[in-house]
Amino acid sequence: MTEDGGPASPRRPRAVTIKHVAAEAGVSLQTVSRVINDGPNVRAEIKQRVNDAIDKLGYVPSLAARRMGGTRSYLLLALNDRDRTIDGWQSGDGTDWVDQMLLGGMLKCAEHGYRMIFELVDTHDARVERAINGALAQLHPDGVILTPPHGDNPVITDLLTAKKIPFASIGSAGGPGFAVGMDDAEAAKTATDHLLSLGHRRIGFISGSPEYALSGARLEGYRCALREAGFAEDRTLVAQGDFTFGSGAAATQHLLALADRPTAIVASSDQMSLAAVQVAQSSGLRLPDDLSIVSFDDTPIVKFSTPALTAIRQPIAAMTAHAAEMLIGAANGEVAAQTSETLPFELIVRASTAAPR
Amino acid sequence: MTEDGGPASPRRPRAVTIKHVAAEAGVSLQTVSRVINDGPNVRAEIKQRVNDAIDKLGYVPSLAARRMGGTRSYLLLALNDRDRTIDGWQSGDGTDWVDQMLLGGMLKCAEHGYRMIFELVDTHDARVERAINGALAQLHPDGVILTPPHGDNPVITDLLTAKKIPFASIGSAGGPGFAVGMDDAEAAKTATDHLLSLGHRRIGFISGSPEYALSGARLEGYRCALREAGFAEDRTLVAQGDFTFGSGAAATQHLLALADRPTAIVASSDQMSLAAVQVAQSSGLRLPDDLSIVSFDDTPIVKFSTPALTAIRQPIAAMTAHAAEMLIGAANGEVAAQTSETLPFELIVRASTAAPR
DNA sequence: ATGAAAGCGCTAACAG
DNA sequence: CTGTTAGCGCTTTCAT
Repeated sequence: MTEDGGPASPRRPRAVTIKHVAAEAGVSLQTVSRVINDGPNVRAEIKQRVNDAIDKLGYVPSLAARRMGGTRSYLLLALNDRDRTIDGWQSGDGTDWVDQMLLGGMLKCAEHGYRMIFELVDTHDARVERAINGALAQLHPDGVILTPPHGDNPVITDLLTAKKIPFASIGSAGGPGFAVGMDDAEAAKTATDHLLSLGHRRIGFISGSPEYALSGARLEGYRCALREAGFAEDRTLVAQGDFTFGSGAAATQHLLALADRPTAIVASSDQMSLAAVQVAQSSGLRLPDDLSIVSFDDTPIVKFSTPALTAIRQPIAAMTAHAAEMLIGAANGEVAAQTSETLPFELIVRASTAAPR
Repeated sequence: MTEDGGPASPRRPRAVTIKHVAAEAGVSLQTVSRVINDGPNVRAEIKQRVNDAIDKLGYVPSLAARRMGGTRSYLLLALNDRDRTIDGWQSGDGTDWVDQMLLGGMLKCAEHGYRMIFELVDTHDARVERAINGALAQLHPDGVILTPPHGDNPVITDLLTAKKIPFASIGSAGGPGFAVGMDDAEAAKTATDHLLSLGHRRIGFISGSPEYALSGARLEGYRCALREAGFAEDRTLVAQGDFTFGSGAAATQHLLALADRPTAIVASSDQMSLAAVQVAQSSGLRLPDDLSIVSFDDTPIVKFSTPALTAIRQPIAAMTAHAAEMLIGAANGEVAAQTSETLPFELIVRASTAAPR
């Protein structure tokens, strides 16, 4: 028999490998591998014996070795916008995008023995391609999850397509790859309808960064609601923002300075809504009596704002879980029944909306 | 020349490997490996040639292959408390612990070509050992980062010690492994001193879960401040909590029901402080005039609370970055100069503290 | 239905 | 200083 200890003992205790399991169960390596991978052609009895050995030894296959031997890595790579994410973390803006992604993505991956790994890349950087290629070469993920605005960036989607790496875009309307999103237009329409039903007639809209496809969809939904309610379009009621607090403040100032100022505002992000609250209050307006606000995203902070904000809740965890599931399915050779999925949003009514005075 | 395409072409384009680089630079595999690993005994000229080839081909070594061949995985595993983390995510409680960890840990890892991977384990589960062993077998991390309360759990620290895997505990006082924390006692003392200097004489304290070593340290700091100010200890002013909102509400009710109720409270977490605010306000107290509150953690929500909370800010990102650096250093064979590091906290004064009426 | 052999991309130990 | 050899733990052929 081969002894374990060589002349110089290894630094760390030798880990349990497939060999040990095979020896314990009295079968070949290959049979153990088949059992692990739920492969065909294994008698139930043998399968049982192998599983017992696995349990007894506490064996867990090494991801690195599986990746080396086989064609899959059991890794999913999630790509987030670098600047926005880091800024959010450093400023403590209370955004929980990343947390919700982890909640949905990590847990779903874990169910399937997968891992989700997280990378920050800068969409604007000329070296996006290099950055992504590097991560791909380093990890060889079986699939990639793209978060806004990466899913709308053709440099990225083309790269992934060329490399034949399955990818899913979250919060994206369609485009190449799987798309998992919510109906942003319908959500904006719902938000606007909520205000209309309260009796508002002058409703302002603060749009998001045009770099995000969903910004256009939300604007469209807002317009649609007004149109259906029989109002002529008033372009002065639409102010351009870019999701940030600062842009929201500027946009709100613009809207409130209008001769016939709006009695309500739909803002495309929580940060912009919070800015709207602050600007309105420091202009002496009382919320929601003088101004109603509907927000987008429903991150934790909006519950603690005064007044707490009515908001459209984006199902980020569910979207990410869905994306992970599709990608893992693709890695298993399953062909997705559809190339896009739209998950339901929710309008959470809180204290920032009321009938106009 | 060896042709690339076999009879059945591979599903994905062949990746650039060390072989290609070696061929391009006209050297052996080993020389390339030496350059990558910054090894000794490579002439500058050759090094240059290899680096040029690497750049030209966009070569990035595969982590899986490096782990297989060598003794390191370039992976750090961060272990967080499962229930607490998931509850926080699902309830949207606005805690950004995980985000701050990622900020500090991921970015530091990236600087060194490392990856930080994230795992949730349940400290209370009898199968903690199995869960951790599984993750270790799957990933073979070069080091493990323990967050509270895992760093205080001997089952976990013993396991890691036995396996000779370097680990660092964050927010932990000492114990085995590296410890990276802040001076919780001093922080609580600072918080209490702040209230004393405003003129408060009856100061309540809401402690954290006793499962966390830092809970005791904070309580001790509070006591120390009062002692040094010449006040006799009044045990009725200390209420037990467990960091959660609910426990904070109960503790506050208890404190406010006292015959000689405190004019100020130090609470050991943001959630408990928020609960204190709510309970106090619904009891008709005005903040900060009737009751001052100092919080612990300074997560994003406390800025949006009304009033915004004065709080001790915990340098989670810095602590995690430090932990990552120590572990990566250990993987490189460096012997740490010290086994623990204490990072500075900060008292952020906001609107929840004022002189008593 | 099972086993044996080859090789993934890299590093470690040893030669030169 | 540089190259050669062996092998990490698994999956993939291919044979039986």
